Amino acid sequence: MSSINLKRLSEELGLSISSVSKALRDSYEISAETKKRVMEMAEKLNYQPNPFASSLRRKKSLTVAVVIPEIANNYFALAINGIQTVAQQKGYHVLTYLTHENAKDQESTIRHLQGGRVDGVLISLCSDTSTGNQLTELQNAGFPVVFFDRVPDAPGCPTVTTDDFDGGFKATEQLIKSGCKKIAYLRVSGYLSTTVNRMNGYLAALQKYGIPHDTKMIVECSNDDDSNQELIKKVLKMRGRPDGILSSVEKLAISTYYACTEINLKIPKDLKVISFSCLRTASLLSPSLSTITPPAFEIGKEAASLLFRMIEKKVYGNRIDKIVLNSSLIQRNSSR
Amino acid sequence: MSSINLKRLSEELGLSISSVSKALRDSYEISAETKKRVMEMAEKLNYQPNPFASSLRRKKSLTVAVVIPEIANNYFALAINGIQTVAQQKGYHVLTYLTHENAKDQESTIRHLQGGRVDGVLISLCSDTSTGNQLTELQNAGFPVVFFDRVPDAPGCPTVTTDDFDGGFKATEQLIKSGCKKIAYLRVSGYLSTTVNRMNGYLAALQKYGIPHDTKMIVECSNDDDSNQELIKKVLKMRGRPDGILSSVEKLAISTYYACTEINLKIPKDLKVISFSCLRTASLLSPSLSTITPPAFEIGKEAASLLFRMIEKKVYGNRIDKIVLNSSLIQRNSSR
DNA sequence: CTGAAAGCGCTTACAG
DNA sequence: CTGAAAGCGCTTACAG
Repeated sequence: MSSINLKRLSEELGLSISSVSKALRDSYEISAETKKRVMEMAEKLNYQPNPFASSLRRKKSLTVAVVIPEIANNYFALAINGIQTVAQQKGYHVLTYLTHENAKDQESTIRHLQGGRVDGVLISLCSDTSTGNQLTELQNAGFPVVFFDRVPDAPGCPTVTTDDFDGGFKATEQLIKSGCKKIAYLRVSGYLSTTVNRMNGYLAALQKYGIPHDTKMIVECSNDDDSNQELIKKVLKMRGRPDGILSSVEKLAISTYYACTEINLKIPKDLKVISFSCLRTASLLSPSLSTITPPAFEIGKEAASLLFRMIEKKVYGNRIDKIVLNSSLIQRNSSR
Repeated sequence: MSSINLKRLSEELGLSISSVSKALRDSYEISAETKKRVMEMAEKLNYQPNPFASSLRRKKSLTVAVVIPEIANNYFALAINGIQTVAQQKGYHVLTYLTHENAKDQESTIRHLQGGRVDGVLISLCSDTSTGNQLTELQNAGFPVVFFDRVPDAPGCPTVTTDDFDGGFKATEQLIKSGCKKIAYLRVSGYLSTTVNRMNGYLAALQKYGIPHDTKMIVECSNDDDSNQELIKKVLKMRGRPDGILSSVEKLAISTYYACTEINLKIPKDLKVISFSCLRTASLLSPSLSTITPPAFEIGKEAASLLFRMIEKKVYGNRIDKIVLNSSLIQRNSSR
């Protein structure tokens, strides 16, 4: 790399290393003229400070970590986009880690991050995260952690989420108003508050409209697309099959579409579908897919902004922020 | 974070710092018994080495950078997935930078990376990158850089790409065989070899089938979805409008779908469409979209593997790898 | 097999 | 306003 360091720069300028360092950091201790000379020489030699030396000395890395279950998913891609936008503008670097919905991977990632590589962590938990994980340790040590989307159900955690209960409620209500009597809820495993809230919204809507709760209508899916598709097919073929499906995540809606093609059920005639989803092509699908769409980009931005406030200690005292953004329900043909 | 350092660990063990350090690195100089004691204590105290001290001393960061134009795009999301998979397995960290298709952003990102923050760079260039950019400096300094997907047209660059000429050729041929006489090519700005090769494949197919080349059929698009959609509408409304469209990137195909909806053209009856794309929902669209699909995940994996070979100096001499993977042409209803 | 010492490239309290 | 010196937490050539 550019092997220009402060030593070399100071020799070139006939100044001490300390003066050069201070000049570059625009210290009040240095004269304007010297600063100018130093800046010009640094520019000329294309001086790039060694980030490790600086981080070691100052005990800050100007880096944050983003830990997410997967990336080939429009929600997370958009959220990262929002995070990066804020981070780059703040001069921070972003390390990304994928847990592949695997609690073991998530654990080892978090352990690694304890080494001080980053100044803060943005995390969306994998769905089967057990409560009381080692993140609590981190947080107790005063380390800035912000949860987004998939968050734990604990009062002490700063979170950025959407109105999941509301989304589940309104989506279910929409299906009921379109005539559905038996609505299957496709859920993911685990008990993160996101998962629980969406399902509670669903249950509340059923109750409001006097539809009896049927446990067969709650379908617990896995991480494997193929087996999910088989599972959904099975559900759609059983006696007393659902006439409506609320999918808690995008990929299960896609599996539902494929399942319907295979067993020749027509959406929305035979089955109405609505899904939590950030799919860009929702309105181009056949039929167009009704969605509850979280503002993923904004969630990323909010989460990053909150994290930086915490890192910069602009969040005083024991204040815990719980930011909730609104998602929008967009009715399209799949649920008419 | 965990403020356990070597000093603390060595005090706890009654050993010198150097011995503890060597034990942790499994040095041959240390007895098996001591290693065991050290490991156990490190585990017990949850010792995490300071990555900055280590990187400063060893002059390697165990980190690579991925620089891409955008992330909310299934191709890049899948490629990152492949990169992460290889990197995590190698124990490397991945810094992500988005250039937002902006040459200025790209330039400043690259300059930052010269500070030695990373051991290597994986980059997919923004479309209007001018040739002869400062990456050449980096490479000349022996710094490992691998280009993927959007690569420069220079012999000295290690690249991982797909058979773009072939893809453009076959896609065009497919449209011709489906009866198209006037085929519009939706291109992006700039002259990266990816862009040029795809278009050359298109031109070669026209020539083979004796279709005269019409410059009005080459439509140069921008980065703005809305203005692209307007542009495509205009092209589809002109006298002697195209009866087939080959889109060089996914988002232009989506804009084409929207444009057709607005001006009431039916795909494939009035217009046949085929696109380079990694869209998961291609087969669920209305109509299902014919695609030339690059193996994005594998491209990411290959690119990362190549980079690690270069970092670990397993690529000897002046060897420059140019890896080309095959994309698959999948005909669906939009081009029948 | 173990340890003392130098040094990676910065930053910063302190002296002048 | 400038500079000498200590130190961040590691690693490693060297001595014993």
